[in-house]
Amino acid sequence: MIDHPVLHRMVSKLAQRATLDEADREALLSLPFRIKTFEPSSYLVREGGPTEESTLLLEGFAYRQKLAVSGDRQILSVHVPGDFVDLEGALLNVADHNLQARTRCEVAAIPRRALRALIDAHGRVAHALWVDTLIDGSIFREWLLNVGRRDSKERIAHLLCEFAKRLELAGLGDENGYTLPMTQEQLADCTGLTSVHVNRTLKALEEAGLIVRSGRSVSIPNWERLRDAAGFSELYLHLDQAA
Amino acid sequence: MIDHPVLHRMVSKLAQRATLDEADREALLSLPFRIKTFEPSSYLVREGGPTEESTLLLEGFAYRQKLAVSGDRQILSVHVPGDFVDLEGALLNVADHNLQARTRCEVAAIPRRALRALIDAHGRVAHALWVDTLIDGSIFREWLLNVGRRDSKERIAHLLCEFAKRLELAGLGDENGYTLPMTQEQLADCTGLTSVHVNRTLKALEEAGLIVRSGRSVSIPNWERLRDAAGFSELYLHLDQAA
DNA sequence: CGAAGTCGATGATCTAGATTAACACTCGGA
DNA sequence: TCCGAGTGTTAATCTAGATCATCGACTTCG
Repeated sequence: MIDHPVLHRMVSKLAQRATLDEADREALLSLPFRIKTFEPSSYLVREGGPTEESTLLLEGFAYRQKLAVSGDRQILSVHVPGDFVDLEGALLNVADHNLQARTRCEVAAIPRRALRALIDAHGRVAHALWVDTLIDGSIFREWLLNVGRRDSKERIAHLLCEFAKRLELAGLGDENGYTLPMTQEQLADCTGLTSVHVNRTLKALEEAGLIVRSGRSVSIPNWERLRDAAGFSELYLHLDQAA
Repeated sequence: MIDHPVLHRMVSKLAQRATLDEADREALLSLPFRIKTFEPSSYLVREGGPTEESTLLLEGFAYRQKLAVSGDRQILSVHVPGDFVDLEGALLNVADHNLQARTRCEVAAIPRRALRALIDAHGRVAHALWVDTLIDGSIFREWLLNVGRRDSKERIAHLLCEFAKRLELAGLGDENGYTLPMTQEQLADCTGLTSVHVNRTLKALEEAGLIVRSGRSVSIPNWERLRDAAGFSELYLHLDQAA
């Protein structure tokens, strides 16, 4: 077993979601896995395909996406190191969406069978993982509101707020700023806009003093102002979710 | 315990999602609950509120929704009799969205504590319920694609296809047609459109021969044509999901 | 080094869908 | 019986964001 720091971060994240005893932690840390590397834009999982493994993202960014028949892409969620991605794969028979690497990704791929055995034997671990998928679901719902009922400035600002919070949790930034893990085209695919309009909207947010950009780094001079412009409330992230 | 037919339908639905033995079924059927009735448009759960109970929808339609700061509403999912709604309530500490009655609803309200005890004691039942929430998640993802990347005709057609499939499962219609459980304004809130545009779009679908309307009944003269116009694939409903 | 690909920026123009405003129909209640 | 609220329908107009096109900065790779 490789002793990667992200593994321990994952275990302590799960321990916040249900009470885990020493045996539970031990079982999690002794899950069999293979380390795999994916190149940028390669597919970790394809829609319609069987799902043999779930993956713990160790390094890099990945996202879930689906394609419309027109070829337009909708990004469904963005994942950061420490995220247990494609947990659905352990329980559902076919993948209903694609999982794609944003950057070069290093992952621990866990066989479906082993994960199922862990779930069956350790009710509290199953509970924690379930809560994890429920929080994912809550984020999908917020994105649905974002895409369905917010205008472009609110949408982009909301996405930037969410990234700030989640990257902070992953130890990759804070409320004052971070480096965007996405191109403008990918931001467009997150928000249902075009890349041209994302470009204009970022410019407008900057001109309004809500963000300062430098390359792909974003800094947030006044968190409250950006939060209010976005209509952002962190409730949906369920950050409180302890046992 | 009241012996409602929907209870049995719910148990057999869950039995498709994980292997349940007699004790599991027994435990499900002997969950304590109170029958409650909600008037149209009343709230079953409010965003930000604590969640004391989960509800099994016995009769009527309900939907989940969130409001933007502008007051615009986004409907997140629509629920039919037999759906276990607000299962999140048993595991998450606060509700991240509203749950609202579309019609007069009769529900079985199950105390959080009892559901937690069931989950802890019956791993297979927990598994089945988990799969249920994962399928909900898959539907949210499809809706995100729908709202983010399909045009209005595709959006409405897709929604009509999903209703056809799900109402059929609930024994309330079939591929040939059904009675819409929603007003045009609510269809608009499902799809991120305005009610005026939904009206025009329904008219356009009818003129294209994809649907025939009479009041709130929709009939589908040719399922394949509507399905193709919507870019609908039932994969995301995970209808196959047996043990 | 030069070629090719990716990404961001920006102007000109277009259009899907929003907005606003009527009006008609239904149905339950006073 | 009439009233009024909630719906559905339709027309006129407006606009947020899409589309199309160009250009420059960077990176990567023969």
